[in-house]
Amino acid sequence: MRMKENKSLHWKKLSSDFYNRKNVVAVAKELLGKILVTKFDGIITAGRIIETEAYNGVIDKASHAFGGRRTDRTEVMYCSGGVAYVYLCYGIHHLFNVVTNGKDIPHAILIRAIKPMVGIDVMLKRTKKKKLDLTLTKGPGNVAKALGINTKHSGINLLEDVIFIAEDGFIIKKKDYLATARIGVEYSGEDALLPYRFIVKNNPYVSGKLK
DNA sequence: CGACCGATCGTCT
DNA sequence: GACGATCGGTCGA
Repeated sequence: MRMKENKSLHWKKLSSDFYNRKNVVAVAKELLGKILVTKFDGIITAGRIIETEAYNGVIDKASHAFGGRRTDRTEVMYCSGGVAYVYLCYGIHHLFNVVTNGKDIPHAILIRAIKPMVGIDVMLKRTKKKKLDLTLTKGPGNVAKALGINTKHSGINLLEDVIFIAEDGFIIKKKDYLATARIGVEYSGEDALLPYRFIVKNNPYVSGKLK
């Protein structure tokens, strides 16, 4: 009798070395194609990362840590890489970021879209949606909602088993993604133009207009 | 299809 | 007291 395949057996959690690298832009590119996973009370939901944005710390006007700003909210950005930074946007949406680089260097990467892989039924329940469509995990607010992530998870260690990122051998090649300006950061002057958003080409989960 | 707008509240000034 | 690293609905062309 054939065992049902468990694809998650092939997943390998990313290590602290991945997160602690100095170039947040490079890490943002490499997160494309990786798998973002949450496991709450044994319930797994996961999806492949399709869109990211790099926030380059104290010199980036679009970053919450611009100018070395330290507040209760942004404190976790100053942790050593490999923790979650989650904050509330517009009073409604919880946005999930990956903190990178070393301690006291507040780099972060916003996960803006994933392609659902595991636990779609649970994601539908969390988002109160009736059927799977592109809006389930398109856009950063939707990603966090579908995966059950909220501001209480800010500061959680991504090397543990509650929220983590894994690789499964799937590779996004250089020709398969594009860099663009970031979304919703017009207030940050010339830094709004930096090509720090990375999207997988021709992937319908990339945020923006629906087709 | 695009432009606009309301929701909703923690955070910072 | 003002304002978001957003979303989804509505309205008009």
